[in-house]
Amino acid sequence: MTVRVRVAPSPTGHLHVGTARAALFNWLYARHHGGTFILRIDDTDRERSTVMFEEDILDSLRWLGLDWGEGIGVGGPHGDYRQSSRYDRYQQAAAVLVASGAAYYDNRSPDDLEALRRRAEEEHLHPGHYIRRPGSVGTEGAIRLSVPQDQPVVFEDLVRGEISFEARDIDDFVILRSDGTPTYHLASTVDDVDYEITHVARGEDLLPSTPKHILLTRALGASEPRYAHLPLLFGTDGKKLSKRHGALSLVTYRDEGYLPDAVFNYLSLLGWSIDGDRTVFTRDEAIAVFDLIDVSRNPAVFDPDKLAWMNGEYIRAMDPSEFRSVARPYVESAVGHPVDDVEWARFDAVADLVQERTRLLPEAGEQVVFLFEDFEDYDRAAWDKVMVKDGVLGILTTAQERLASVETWEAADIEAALRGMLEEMGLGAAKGLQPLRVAVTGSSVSPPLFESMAALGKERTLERVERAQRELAS
RNA sequence: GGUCCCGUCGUCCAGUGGCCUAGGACGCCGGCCUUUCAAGCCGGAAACGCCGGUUCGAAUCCGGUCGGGACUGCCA
Repeated sequence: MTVRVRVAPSPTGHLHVGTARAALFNWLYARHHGGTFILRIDDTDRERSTVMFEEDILDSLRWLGLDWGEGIGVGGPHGDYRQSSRYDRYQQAAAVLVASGAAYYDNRSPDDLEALRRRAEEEHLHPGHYIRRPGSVGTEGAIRLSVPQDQPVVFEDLVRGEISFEARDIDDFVILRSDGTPTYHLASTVDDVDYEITHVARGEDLLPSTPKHILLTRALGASEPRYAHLPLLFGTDGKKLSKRHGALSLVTYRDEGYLPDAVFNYLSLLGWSIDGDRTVFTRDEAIAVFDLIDVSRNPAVFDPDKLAWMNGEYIRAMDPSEFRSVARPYVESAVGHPVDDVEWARFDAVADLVQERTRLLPEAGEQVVFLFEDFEDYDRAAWDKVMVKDGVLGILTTAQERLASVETWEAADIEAALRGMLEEMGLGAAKGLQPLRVAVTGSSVSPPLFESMAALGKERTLERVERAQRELAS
C-alpha cells in the first residue's frame, strides 16, 4: 500500500506553526515511505477564507521546503483540491447516506436542540446524548449522521495506542447544513476517502472528532485510514500558543531572518527526536528514520530561545559566500539605504567575523552599521564606563599618532601599531583597546577592533578617534 | 458537568524491568580562551507529580490519586 498523507489548512489566516509542524511530520512520513504528500485547501468557510491567505500558506510551505506531489497548484486526479469546488460531491454523498438510512434530515428548532443539551447536562451525560434521530423524519433541514448505538468506536492511534469511545457519547452530528453546505466533518472525510488517504496525522485537538470521522467513513462504504494525533504546541507560559506569544505564523519567521533549514530542524524536534543525543541534523537524516509511531504523546512548549540558537547554528554552518549574499538585504536595511558594490567591500572584510556572531540575520546588519554611517551619539553606558576615566585621552591621542603612521592599512599592521603602543604605555589590551572601540564604533560591543578599523578605512578611523578626543575634552 | 488525552531537569527530547548514583540539547551559573561581544572548550545546579501494588529488582507494568490539556456548534 502506497502511503498517501495530506495537510489541509484553512485559508482563514497565516500558516500557524502548529499546522506547519503537522505538515512537516506528514511530509517526513511521506518521504520516508516513498509516498505522496498532498496539499488540500479546506475553504468551506467562505466567509473567512481569502486567496491572500491561501497564497501565504503555499508560500510558507514552499519556504519551509515542504513540497507536495499532489494537490493545490500542482494538480492531480481530484480537481483543484479546494473543497469549495466540491460542494456537489458532498451533497451527493449526504444524499446517499440519507437514502441508505445512515443519515437523516433534522428539522428540529435550535430551541429544541438546546433543551436536549440542557437535559443531558442536568443528568451529567454527554451533551449530545439526547440529540438522536427524532421520531419522524422529514425531508428538509440539516442532515445528521445516525450514530449506530450497538458498539463502541475503537481505533489504534499511531501515537497514542488504542482509543475507545462509547457510542452513547457520540451525538448525531450535522454533516450537511440546512443551507446545503457541508460541515468540516463531511467535507474532510469525503475527501480523505476520495483521495485514498492512508494516514491522517493531525493535531490532538481533533481526537474527539475522530470517532465521528470513522463512523462517517464506514457509512460511506470505505475503511478508515490510520490516525496519528500529534501533541499540541503551547507557549512558554504553558498556555495554548496564541498571538500573545508573538510569532505564530511562519511568514513572521521568514521575515525576521530565520533560515528555513533551522526552522525545519527545530520544528521537527517538537514531539519527536532523531535519537538520544543529536539535535542538529539534515532533512535527509530525518527522513531516513522518521516514523509517526515514534512521535511523543506529550504537548510541547514552543521555545523561541532554542529556535534562535538553532538558527545561529545554521548561520555559522553556512558557506561564507552564501552568508554574504543572504545578509546583504539585512545590512542595507540596518544602514538605511542600498549599499553599492564599492562600499560593500567594507562588509566583506568583516563578514566572516560577523557570521559567527549572528543568530538572527538582522543582527548581522546591526553589527556593521558603524562601517557605513557615522553614529550620532555614543552608547551612553559604554561612554560612561569606558571613556570617563583617567588616561583615556592620552590613549586616544597616542593611538591617533600611531595609526596615522600605519602605511599599509590592514588588520595585521594596525594590530602591530597598537600593540606597540600598549607595550610602551604599559597597558593591558582590554584596558587600552576599549576606548578605541567606543571611539570607532560608538559602542563597547563590536566585531574585533583591528579588522573593524581595517574595514572602515584609515581616514574614517582617524576622524572618529579625533572626534572622541574632542568630545572628551568638552 | 461529560468524554477523551497527557504527566522524566525551567523548556524540548532519550529512556520501553536490571547498562539509571537517569543521558543529550536550549536556557541558567562558574571557569578557560580572549581586544569587547560572540563562538569554542571545561565544569556546575536542575527532573522520573503523589500513594499503593506486582517483582529479587520499576522512570519503565497495574491500580488509585492529584494536576494539566483538548473537545463538548448547522466553526474548523
